Amino acid sequence: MAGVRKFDETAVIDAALRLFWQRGYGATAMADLADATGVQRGSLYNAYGGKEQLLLRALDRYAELQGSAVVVALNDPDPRRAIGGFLDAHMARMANPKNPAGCLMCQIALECGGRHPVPSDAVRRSFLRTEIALCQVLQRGKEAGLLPSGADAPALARFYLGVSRGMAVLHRTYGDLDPVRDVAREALRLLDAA
Amino acid sequence: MAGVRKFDETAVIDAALRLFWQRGYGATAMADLADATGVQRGSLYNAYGGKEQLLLRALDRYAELQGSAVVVALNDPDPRRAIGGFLDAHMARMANPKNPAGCLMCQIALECGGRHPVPSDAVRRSFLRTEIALCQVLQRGKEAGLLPSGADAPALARFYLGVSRGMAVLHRTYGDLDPVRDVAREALRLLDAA
DNA sequence: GGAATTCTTGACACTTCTGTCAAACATGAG
DNA sequence: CTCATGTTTGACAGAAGTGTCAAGAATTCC
Repeated sequence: MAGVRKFDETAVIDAALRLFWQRGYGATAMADLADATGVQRGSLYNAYGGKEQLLLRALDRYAELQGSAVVVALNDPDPRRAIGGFLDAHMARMANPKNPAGCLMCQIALECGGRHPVPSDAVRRSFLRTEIALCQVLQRGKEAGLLPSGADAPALARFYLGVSRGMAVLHRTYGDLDPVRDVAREALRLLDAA
Repeated sequence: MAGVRKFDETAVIDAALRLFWQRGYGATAMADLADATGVQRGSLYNAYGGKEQLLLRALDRYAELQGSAVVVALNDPDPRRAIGGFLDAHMARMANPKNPAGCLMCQIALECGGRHPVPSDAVRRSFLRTEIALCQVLQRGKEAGLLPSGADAPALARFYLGVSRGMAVLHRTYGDLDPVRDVAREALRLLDAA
């Protein structure tokens, strides 16, 4: 094992994450990544294979970074607090001025939808994982009597998934968190009723 | 006024609309448009000036086509039916197999956010128009006693705007209308409560 | 019919991007 | 120390994209 990698692999993935998030997949060139990290283009190809693989790594990293806050929130046994925390986690990400606006997963979902099956599938799986986690929280809440017995847990899970994605679109469009907060607050009221 | 334009301008804009919607702005080349319409690239530059102007025309056309159904729905004096119709109009668009998945406005909002101010502004204005129309409907409903007096019309308007954008993201990601329907149904329940 | 005006066509120049590769280099193992 | 292995570097080839332009074609107006 000689000829040892000189650059910080995490730094490269984080730079890729940031650039893809900011500009999207197509508009991010390997040269941009090389500029941002100081690593030569050839080294990136050697280490990762290509742009698409780099995107996949970035998506994984994103899921890892954002997912942890979401998992913590969804561990709350009270579904209202859990979902509230879920939405808050997304808002906290958007409130952080160091992050690009919106959400990387949505960015890639729309841009790559259809045309790049591999990253599209990765995003779809990520959405599905979130949907399932939300559904479990709601189902648990229902069984604990914290939600009306008529509540449709799978549909509500999709609802909150959709709401969180809508929040990201609004944030990217308006560049402002106020509308996003309104959406979250109203969405949460759905659990108060009844 | 001699040397008359040979091609059908509406057909060109519609092709642009379709291509930008399907592939996004960056991934659609002028050559693709030329191929799709049979009009030479040079003629397109001569007639429209460039790719960005073509995108603006496509956005206008999209707003015109989709907007009419939305306006009809929002004319209903009953806010619940109006909002239901608003969400249905979006679902009808997504259910049409001739249309690409998702929503052109969202596509452009995410892709061009920050990097292309002109189309970004156009999308923002479109979102704002929708927000205002929704707000008026809700306000009217409130005044007519069809909604609880405590209802926050501006926040609800943003909520339904966000929900509709989230639906588009889900549709593009899952390629399926079922989750979208769930989101709409749950979102609408917010007006039933109280 | 002639002239002026506008559109069309194909080619051109330029830029940007991807992916590859050979040669130079560095490092750990033996 | 030397070799084997993997990395870095810079250059290269090729593809694709944008925007421009001069020459040719067509059409309306007079």
